[in-house]
Amino acid sequence: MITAFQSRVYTALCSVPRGRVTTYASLASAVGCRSPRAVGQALKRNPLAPSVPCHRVIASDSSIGGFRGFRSGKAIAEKIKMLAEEGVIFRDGKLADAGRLFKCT
DNA sequence: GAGTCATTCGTTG
DNA sequence: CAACGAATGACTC
Repeated sequence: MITAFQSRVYTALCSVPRGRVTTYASLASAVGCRSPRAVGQALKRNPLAPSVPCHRVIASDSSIGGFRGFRSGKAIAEKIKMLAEEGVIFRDGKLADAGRLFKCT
């Protein structure tokens, strides 16, 4: 079930170029809500998982955040690996280059 | 500097 | 209708 809100989140997320990452706060702001939780939930329930680069979304603290409902574990390792392939390097579970952050305002 | 508490939006049961 | 969820921000210790 895809709602209008989710559509906005996916669109904003698609607006992020490869090799860049965005934060839940930025996405939330882009869709017009102040609760990154709603964004996280939309991504968690993402019906377009492979179509939506949900792995390009990280926490505002430059931390890896979560992936597929898991805030830690193998899923996170895979997320970091995927981002590394795109040029986004994570260090100790955090973004090594903050310059890769992309604000989709 | 690190840890904890309260806040907020949307979805699902 | 009520509870939960990929978080954030601010305050306190």
